[in-house]
Amino acid sequence: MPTSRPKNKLLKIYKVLFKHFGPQAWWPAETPFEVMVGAILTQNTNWKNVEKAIANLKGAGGLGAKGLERIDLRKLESLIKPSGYYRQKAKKLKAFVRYFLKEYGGSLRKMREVDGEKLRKELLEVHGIGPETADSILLYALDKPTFVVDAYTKRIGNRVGLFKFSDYHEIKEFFEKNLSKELEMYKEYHALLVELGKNYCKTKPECSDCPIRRYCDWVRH
DNA sequence: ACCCAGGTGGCCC
DNA sequence: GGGCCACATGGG
Repeated sequence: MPTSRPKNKLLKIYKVLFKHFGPQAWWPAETPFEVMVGAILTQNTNWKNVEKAIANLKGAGGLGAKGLERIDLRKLESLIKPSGYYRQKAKKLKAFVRYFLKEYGGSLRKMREVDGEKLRKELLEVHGIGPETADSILLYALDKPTFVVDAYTKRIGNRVGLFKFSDYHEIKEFFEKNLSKELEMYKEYHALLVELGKNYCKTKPECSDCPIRRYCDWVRH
């Protein structure tokens, strides 16, 4: 049965990565709200830069829904400058906070009560929230089991030979169809793929010591 | 002096 | 519906 192969391979790769890198305990943040803010700030941006922006926000006492709603746009821009695209992202943060306060009164608990599919549609309506940011928020801030796809996931999946497509939802469905729907495993898997991408499966790959070398079609040509 | 990083929205055809 | 492009800082 060729259809059972991806399942075994996906689970095997997960186990090998987990053994190699250990538990990742993602998302690095103090609160779920901070996760949501970080998810917007990290769009196409190095996490180190995001940490600086978040530190600035905390220093200004601006890392709360009410605080971000009130803060002057220009002031917000200057605080998040290190994270890049700072004018765009300031607008996006404002749009998200407006939604969060309007729909849920800034209550994470209320938001968590809502069905994941409904939330996903809502989030995608918010300016600046695309599929990856929506899924990151759902998975890491709201504990909704949805698989997060990012640039690393695409690159690794294609290189390893798991799939040939590059469409976000196709890849997302590939993982969800071939894995059991377990919240903690989804969190770890995405984090582990990022770790693999950062350390081995980069744009300039370093395959010689890659932990999943034996499962990679690409490295074997 | 390049290239890259935990994407998204707006155009154009 | 797919293919470009702007968006921007900081580190290698």
